[in-house]
Amino acid sequence: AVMILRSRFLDARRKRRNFNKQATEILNEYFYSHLSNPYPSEEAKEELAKKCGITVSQVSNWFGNKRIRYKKNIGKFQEEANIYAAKTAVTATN
Amino acid sequence: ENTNPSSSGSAHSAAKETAKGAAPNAPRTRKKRCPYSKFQIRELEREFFFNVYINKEKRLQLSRMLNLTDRQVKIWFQNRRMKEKKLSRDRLQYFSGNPLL
DNA sequence: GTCATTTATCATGC
DNA sequence: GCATGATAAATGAC
Repeated sequence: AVMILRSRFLDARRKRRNFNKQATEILNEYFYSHLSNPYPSEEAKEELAKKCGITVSQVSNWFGNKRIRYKKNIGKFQEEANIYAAKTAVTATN
Repeated sequence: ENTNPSSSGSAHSAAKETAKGAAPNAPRTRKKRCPYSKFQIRELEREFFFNVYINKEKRLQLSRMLNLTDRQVKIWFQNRRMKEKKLSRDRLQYFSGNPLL
């Protein structure tokens, strides 16, 4: 029985499931508000993980993927960047 | 299943490029990531099972057998140890969250 | 040596 | 058909 669950766990490692919209919002909010240095500290990762309901490793994966895919095609993320830039600008001025 | 880019002849000479001698300008081109074959992975995993840390002699022997550089084998073991550590963390988190087992 | 990371690749969701 | 999350090679800081 243990072996079955063990193998199931190992096989399920790469089973991908999209994050919910709220988690993505939180991650994007942090990313675009720290666009000059989108490298959250270990403490920040833990806090993000807690707020998003995911693991720290998943937070690291998300930022790794986001950084390279943003750098590779900034134009594609321009609209998204403007949205979150405006969103954080409001909170900053208030 | 896999045709290794560094297959023919000695793999050690091909990937070294801008190491020494000529080549005044060094573009420092990052080596393209090439996934290893099933056979290479099997042999690496077999050795990893015996020794998580591999010594120089076995590393040279294994690199020749698998047509990889010593550096590639060394780095593979480093990454493999990191993977093992992550798997342990995930297992711990997984089973701690499930009182059933 | 570890370890965060970059990059390409893989596997899945939709 | 790409978007997206996870993993596999490769680099570099320390």
